[in-house]
Amino acid sequence: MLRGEITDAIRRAVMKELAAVGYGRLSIEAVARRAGVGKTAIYRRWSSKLEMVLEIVSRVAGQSLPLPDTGSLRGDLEVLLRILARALRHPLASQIIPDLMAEAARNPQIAGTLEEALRANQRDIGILLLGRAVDRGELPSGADPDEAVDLIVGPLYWRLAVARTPLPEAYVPRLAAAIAAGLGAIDPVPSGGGFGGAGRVPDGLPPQGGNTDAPLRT
Amino acid sequence: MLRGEITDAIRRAVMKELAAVGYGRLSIEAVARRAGVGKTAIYRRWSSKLEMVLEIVSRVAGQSLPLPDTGSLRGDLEVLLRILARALRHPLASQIIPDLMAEAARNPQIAGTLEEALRANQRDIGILLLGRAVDRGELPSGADPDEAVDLIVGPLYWRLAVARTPLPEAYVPRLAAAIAAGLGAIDPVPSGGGFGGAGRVPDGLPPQGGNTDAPLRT
DNA sequence: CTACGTCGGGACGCAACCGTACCGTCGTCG
DNA sequence: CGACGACGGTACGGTTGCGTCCCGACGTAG
Repeated sequence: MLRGEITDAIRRAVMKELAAVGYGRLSIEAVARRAGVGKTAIYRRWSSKLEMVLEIVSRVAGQSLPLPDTGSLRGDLEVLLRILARALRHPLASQIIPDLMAEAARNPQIAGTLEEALRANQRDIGILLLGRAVDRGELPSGADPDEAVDLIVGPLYWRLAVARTPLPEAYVPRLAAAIAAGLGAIDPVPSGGGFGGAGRVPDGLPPQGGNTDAPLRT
Repeated sequence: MLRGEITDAIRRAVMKELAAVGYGRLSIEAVARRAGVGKTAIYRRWSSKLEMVLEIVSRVAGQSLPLPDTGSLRGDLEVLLRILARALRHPLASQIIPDLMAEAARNPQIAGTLEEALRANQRDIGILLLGRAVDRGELPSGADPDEAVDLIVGPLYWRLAVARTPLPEAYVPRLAAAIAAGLGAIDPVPSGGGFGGAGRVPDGLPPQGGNTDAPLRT
């Protein structure tokens, strides 16, 4: 007989607190304070910070979204990118997502939840999008959906969630065009065709600079 | 007359601790413990956790790297992507970089340092790479280097630092090919030419699902 | 060889949280 | 309308980290 309004208040407080200080510094006391709630009310609902965050995040992130068929790969991409851009520009999401992604690198439970709630979804979308394009004859079949998702999601995620650079007006259409072209150029996954163009690079990796324990370059 | 060996031990400990618990949870005591050092030795060198991390990280991440001219855009991209992939697969870097990127969203000082140490560098590389390609006649001039960097760095960063999916053998060459194609398809930045292809999408954004405060989708 | 400064270690008071327990209050179900 | 249960609040002992200070040991520069 827990009161739902209070559960909701706690959930909202967790999201705000996550955005403000990140998962690592999130404290139950701060959540209770922000929600105007006793710690008791929180412990009555979840047994730990991890469980609480997992439940709340997966509930928020867990629905699938319909992707309309615009009739062209480029149009589909543009729609998808706009949805992504909208989500990644939301002030809460743009703080919480990168934070949890980083935390997932050290916490298997978080990694699993995000994998389930976000990336599985993306993968489905990627497959759907590729399938349509193949049906239309816009792409050859056989491309790896994972690689496609990297190509689609990566640039926008980098721009908005990592570099945090503002988006110019025509950015999304241009990016959609570039991605569409890129998708068309991925060799089919069986790695059959050579890639021996003029600039084939010898595998002796270029010098890193001489320091061995300083790989912090992006 | 601070002993350099000890400074180095502290630096290494900070990196390991950063990777293990993240910036948010990083504590001076833990660093001292891990380095086998008194807290005194740390406070003698830096006045705060933030200052310490900034100094150490920017020193590690701050050098520029030479990018050999392979003779083709695709070859240059492949070299660059290999360097990136190597860096992002380093166990310390792959934990620390996303963590600091997320932290940068809340801490302007960290954001500034990363901007300076990493992204400025990337931007230069992007400009160099684009410039060469334009000189070779592989690309039209006028592309926005920021967008190019997004396209180059985004997918690999997403793959390695966010999704954390292993890299298949031929991934890098395929990605290089896709990016090269994508770069060729970006409309020049003055937004002159129309992008009115078949699938132009109307700007009424597609339905998000009906919930207003749940933007946690990626 | 002496003297100075850094070393690791330990102790300090203070603050924040942890997770639990116990209040008296209030709303709601039966 | 009575009883049950969730509520906010407070307090608890315990843990962790802060930033500072002092110690005796060591090593290096002069």
